[in-house]
Amino acid sequence: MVRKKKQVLARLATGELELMEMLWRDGPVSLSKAHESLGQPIGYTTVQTRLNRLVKKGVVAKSKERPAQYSAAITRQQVNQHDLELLVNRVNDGEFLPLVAQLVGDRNLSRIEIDQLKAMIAEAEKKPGKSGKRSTKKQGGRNE
Amino acid sequence: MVRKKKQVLARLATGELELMEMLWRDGPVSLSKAHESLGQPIGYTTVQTRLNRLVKKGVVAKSKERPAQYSAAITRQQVNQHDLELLVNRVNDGEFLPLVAQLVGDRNLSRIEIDQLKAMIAEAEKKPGKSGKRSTKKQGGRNE
DNA sequence: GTGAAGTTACGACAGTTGTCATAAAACGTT
DNA sequence: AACGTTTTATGACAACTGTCGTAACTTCAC
Repeated sequence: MVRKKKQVLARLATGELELMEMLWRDGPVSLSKAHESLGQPIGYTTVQTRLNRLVKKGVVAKSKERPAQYSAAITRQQVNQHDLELLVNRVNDGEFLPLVAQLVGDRNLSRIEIDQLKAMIAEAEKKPGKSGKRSTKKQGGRNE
Repeated sequence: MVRKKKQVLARLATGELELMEMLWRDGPVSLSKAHESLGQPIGYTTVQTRLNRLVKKGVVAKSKERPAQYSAAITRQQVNQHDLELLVNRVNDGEFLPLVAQLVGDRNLSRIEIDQLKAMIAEAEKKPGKSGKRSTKKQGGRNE
């Protein structure tokens, strides 16, 4: 077989996330713009190299125009979902409640947040729901 | 001062997590045990090198006994919390509700899970609660 | 058309992580 | 003590990521 080239993403490194963050925040930007936005004491060509590598990875898009515009090719949501799935699957054996517990338990929620949480659950309650059985975890199925 | 050596952890790589997972699962193990447990077609000394690097990082402990026993020096919870915080802070500007929404929205919950979620919230409701609001993050008012 | 300024392409080097091969040590068994 | 097995210690090499320096290419204002 031809060995797929790592599918989509394989968990971006912290530094790469840093760039994605910048792109999500400041929309399409030229290299110089990106350099500024990052603010940090980092070399101009360093940003260039890093962005280009992300382009090669397919997570950042680079326009053809002259001062090329770089923009995120994946959304925050996708990254969240991906990372979260990884966390749930690798470190929690498919169980996600521990993660929610961690999130909820580690901070003092405001009335508003609690209400939103409740709303979320109420919403989930409406859905079909997988009655008793298990299988939330790894059900053979490879991809997704 | 002597510059702390990277504080504690800086987000373990996927492959490193793989080893931690094994240690959490199969308790303290000797190198050969570890090699077996991983099962994967991976060299013996590869496991050795990787484990030793984790020891140097301080996330794995190595006993003095003869067939040295390796064991996790940090808990699943710590890793979860750490990764989750990073996710919440870097990619979500401090907001954690989106993550919960993602988790809850992406799967069909069972009656039991929903009840546990409710219990969690009820529990959170009892806590002091930061009545007012703010301070959960830096609401500098980014977009999104 | 020229030259300065802005943009882009490359190549390099270092640190980290995955993967091993070798070799030295320590052990267990005759 | 000598040999085979198990455990350890090292050293290497490659891919990936962070960081740049140079050089070539474009664009713009004379």
